[in-house]
Amino acid sequence: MSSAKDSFYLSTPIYYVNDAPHIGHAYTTTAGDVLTRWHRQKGEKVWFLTGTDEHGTKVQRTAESNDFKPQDWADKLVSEAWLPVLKTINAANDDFIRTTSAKHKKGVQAFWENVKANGAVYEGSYEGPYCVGCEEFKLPGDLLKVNGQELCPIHSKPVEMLKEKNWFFKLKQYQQPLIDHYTKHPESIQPQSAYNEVMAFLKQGLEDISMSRSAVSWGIPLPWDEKQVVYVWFDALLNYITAAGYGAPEDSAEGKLFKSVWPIDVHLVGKDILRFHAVYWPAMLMAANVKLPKCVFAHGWLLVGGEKMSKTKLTGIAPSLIVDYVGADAFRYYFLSAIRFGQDGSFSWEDLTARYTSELANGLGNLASREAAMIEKYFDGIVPQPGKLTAADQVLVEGIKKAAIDADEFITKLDFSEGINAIRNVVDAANLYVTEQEPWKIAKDEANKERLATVLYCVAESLRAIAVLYHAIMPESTTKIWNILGANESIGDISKQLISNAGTWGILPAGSKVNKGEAVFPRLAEDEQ
RNA sequence: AGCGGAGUAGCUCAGGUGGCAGAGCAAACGACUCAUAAUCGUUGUGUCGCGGGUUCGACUCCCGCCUCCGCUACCA
Repeated sequence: MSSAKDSFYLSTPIYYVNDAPHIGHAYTTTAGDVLTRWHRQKGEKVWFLTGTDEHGTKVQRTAESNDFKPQDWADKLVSEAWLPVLKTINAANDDFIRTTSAKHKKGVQAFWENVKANGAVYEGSYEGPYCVGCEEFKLPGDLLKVNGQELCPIHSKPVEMLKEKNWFFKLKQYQQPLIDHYTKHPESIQPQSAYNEVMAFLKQGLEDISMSRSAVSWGIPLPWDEKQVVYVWFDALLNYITAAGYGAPEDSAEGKLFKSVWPIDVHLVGKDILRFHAVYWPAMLMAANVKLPKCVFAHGWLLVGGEKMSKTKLTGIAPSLIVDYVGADAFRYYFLSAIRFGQDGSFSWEDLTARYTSELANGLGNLASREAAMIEKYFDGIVPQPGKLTAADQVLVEGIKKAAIDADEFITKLDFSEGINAIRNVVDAANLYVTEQEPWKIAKDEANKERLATVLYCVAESLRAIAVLYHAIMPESTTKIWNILGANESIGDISKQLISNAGTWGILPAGSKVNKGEAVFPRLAEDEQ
């Protein structure tokens, strides 16, 4: 009888292992990482899941053409391509699910057995154009039409109509329940445009869909018909519950995990896979009597030169290319601040460089630098005891308080760019404050020591708040700022600092030992890119 | 074709319910010197996709058109 769900659960899609990781994948994972780190700093229990989708004909085929067994090929791709990406962008996921793992396979089989027992699966046959060369069914729309003949676009050979015995999922019967559910919970598909698309799709009517394949061998066999494997999507989507312990005994560790995290709070998806997550997935869950996800959030695409990234046009950029240039923190900062989450956005090296230089190096980095230099110069590196606050100081204090509230409001609803904007306002306000208060002038008269102390303390407190608020976005750089302030010794680990206290004035104690150290955001080399 | 989104300063983008066009960056000039040649201030620029209409007044509403993109299921 342990209590129900008590944590924040977020997933990224599981990435198709055969793809080459590009910044689009990293973008989704970064957003998930920032949001989950934020929730951890709100003091919540968090479960952040990502992973890889490893079944299907394509994987099998490329494995064979590289002289690998499918499993070995998948292992190689996971360890050489996908896990390294997480390191590259500094993602702190709690688990990494692979659809070839024993846990997942077992969960998938249990799930479908359950759905079948509930009467939502039946035997039928699927008929469609089939290419012998590809060994797979084609979509009517993909075929080339030449002289009245329909050709496979890859092999340019005629396709034949083929009938295959399949097991079908009764998708159709969930049409109305889904419409009802989304009508009652409009917040569960975001942004609004995504919600509209899904509703339009649902209202046009659903048909039952085959959930197994007989021509594919690299997959999870149906428990009741070993000759068929589960259709990849109906295998892959289940990762969200198999990873969390679906099907395990209630009193086991896994069972308890499932109870504490499900239903999931946010499925982050690219808008290209929205339908699978907002239609098929909840229908499957309904069929298995599992609660539905609270929210599916579809973000936009990254455009390069105005076009969607693609491998054929060589616009698919490896995350490491950018991280090697500006670092993981700036990567995270850039993509979440420069692009409105939920909309398409353009990436360019010029924009990246410009924002890094102006907002991070000149803005935040230099603020930390000038403050540290002055505390070292005027107070021997010890954060001084402030005196009475003036009106100008109060403006800063209030600004920070408001920024903390605003940032939390925006980031909690996945509006990262506005959230970051709120925090950046504090950086700008602090830089302005320093320039206006002119502590270097105050320092010329020993009689004004207390005012000097107050000004420098105010800036130190601003930096403390900025570091706490930016920590989810830039974990490494904010830790550096934390160390510059000597805050680790005086108030403890930065990741333990609560968002709810970020805007509270006076947390950094006088007496903290400041050490300037190296630049937090060094200037970029000019010859690159 | 139907539905949905987008077309606003050099660049990236904001602009519920109509009222003198905005921000950031870039550029120019000035101030300052604690700082990563940094920071702060000042300054300009726009036929707000095109053509009509409603209105005292439209970027904002209506009609038509052009361009780009997405969705319109068993592709991952």
